[in-house]
Amino acid sequence: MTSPESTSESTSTDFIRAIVQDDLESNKYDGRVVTRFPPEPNGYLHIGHAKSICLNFGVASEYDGGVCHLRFDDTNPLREDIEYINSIQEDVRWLGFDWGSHLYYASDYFDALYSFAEQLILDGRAYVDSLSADEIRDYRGTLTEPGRESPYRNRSAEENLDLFRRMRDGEFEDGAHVLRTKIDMESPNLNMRDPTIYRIRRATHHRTGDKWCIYPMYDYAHALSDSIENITHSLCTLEFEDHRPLYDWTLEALDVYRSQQIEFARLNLTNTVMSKRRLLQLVEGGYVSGWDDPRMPTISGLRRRGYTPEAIRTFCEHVGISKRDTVVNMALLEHCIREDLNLHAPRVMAVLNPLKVVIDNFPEGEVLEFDAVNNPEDPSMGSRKVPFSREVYIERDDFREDPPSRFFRLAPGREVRLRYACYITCQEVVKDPETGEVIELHCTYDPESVGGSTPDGRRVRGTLHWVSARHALQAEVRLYDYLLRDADEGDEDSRDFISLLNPDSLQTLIDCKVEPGLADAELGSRYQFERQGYFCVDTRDSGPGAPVFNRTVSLRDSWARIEQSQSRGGS
RNA sequence: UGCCCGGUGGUGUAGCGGUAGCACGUCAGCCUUUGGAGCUGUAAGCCCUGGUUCGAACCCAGGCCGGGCAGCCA
Repeated sequence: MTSPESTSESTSTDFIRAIVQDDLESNKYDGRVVTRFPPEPNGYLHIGHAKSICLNFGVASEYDGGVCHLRFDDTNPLREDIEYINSIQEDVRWLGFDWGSHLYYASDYFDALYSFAEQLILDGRAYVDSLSADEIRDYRGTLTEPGRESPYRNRSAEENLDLFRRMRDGEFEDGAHVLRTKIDMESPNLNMRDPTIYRIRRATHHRTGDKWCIYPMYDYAHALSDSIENITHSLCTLEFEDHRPLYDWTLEALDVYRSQQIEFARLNLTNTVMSKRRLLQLVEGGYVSGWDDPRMPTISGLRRRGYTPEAIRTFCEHVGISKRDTVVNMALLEHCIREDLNLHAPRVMAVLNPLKVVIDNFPEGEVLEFDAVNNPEDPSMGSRKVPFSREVYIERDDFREDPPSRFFRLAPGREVRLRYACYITCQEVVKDPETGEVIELHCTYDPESVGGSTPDGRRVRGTLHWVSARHALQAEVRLYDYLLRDADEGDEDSRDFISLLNPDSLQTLIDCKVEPGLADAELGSRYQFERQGYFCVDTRDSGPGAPVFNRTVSLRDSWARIEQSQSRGGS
């Protein structure tokens, strides 16, 4: 009864977990489960990485003694930087995962990798090729034609060893030679046509400095790094499927511990872009404010947007693991954060587009304080006092001079409730004489309704949020929408995906009125603005007593849907 | 025109030869001092064609469709 299977029938068993379980039962790895998350430190992590992180750390955590390594795949010094090493660690930790002491770098294995390469040479399974990059490509053949063997393919082990050592010692220029495995130039799998495993690259490595001028390639370094770390299950994305034979070949050729590579589909999301190239394009083109712009699907962007680690983890669970390549609806991500914040975010009233309401029969100068529940989902969160006075702000959208059918909010002559406060009735609409714009409403309140209900028990259809004008705190609020207007990028494989960007992905409101209590809201803290959505205090741009709010996600808006279907349907 | 991988409601995911389930989304109703949340219900699916079998989403064959692969990137 303590087995995980019997306690939780919802434990999802995707095909990878099934393999791990089988391997455990057959004792393939002596009962060990060791996974790894192996990012190249050349960019910021995004929600797609989160899927891999949740998988790798998740699988490991499901077994006693299971561990997941964090390994930086830093074999290409040209593209990598310490900045990314730091941000990646921060993001993985923030997501709630812990690699303990298992932090590794492929560059830690450069010496070992080099020795293995010499061994391959001695065994006649690797050779130094002196063809140019263009020539190698030419000799490789095509998808449908076999490749040809390099004229250098049959150099003696002695000559290869000598050349390789001189490569290491810096005797040759970049590109003069490479080390290739000797496999099969006619293989239908291009990865097996004598892949390059070492290239000369004079670049200062962020960790090894100038110690090396030759660097191992991914396929070679990755397989051996997994082996060195005794990884049992090396989980990676589908595009590496064709590389698995090389992965296996490498470990077999060197007769070392065999890790097992298993591939799964990477995550795609609607209405956004995920590739590093495109994200970089957005940052460099100034289409967003940076890698942590709240519109970005990066972990740092989502964090700044107000997403919680829990919501992201839940999302990854919902998405599941399989081998089909798919596009997950953004609505699922939004559902996950709403679900989390609904339970945990304190409620607060904030008017985004203020319209002043004067309550004519309310005594000038008098202030009432009403109790407002902090979270109806969680009574333990208590309540707070909210000041009320003769002039309040309500949302412009909450008033219609000509209310359409099923519009339950304020309109001339209509009575609604101000949440937690009282019933008011609209008596007069003041307009700008020139523009005709409604600039102020005059209402009366029913003193009997103070507290939000009346002794006669009469009901009102609408309940509006509000903020007392003289107590209101001025705030800036940023409303975010999808990066891409359409669900996907369609056939726009060119750089011209910029034309598909949603021009309204950011809307900044500078004249918002929020409850005074928000003056000392903590950076990053999350709230529900009642009837509107979830917002968090921007960690970058907020000042003391001057919070800037980011909208994480709106509340589901059934009125908006009604209105939409009304306009679609004609009336 | 080579090799590899995949195809279950709109979306994602279970099902491993025995009545196709779950989640998101949709729509409707109930409830409501958030048009939120919650509750109830609805519609919607096994790529196709054969075969094996008492019985096929599952096994076999052939097709169709989608994706990946020709870095000295990862």
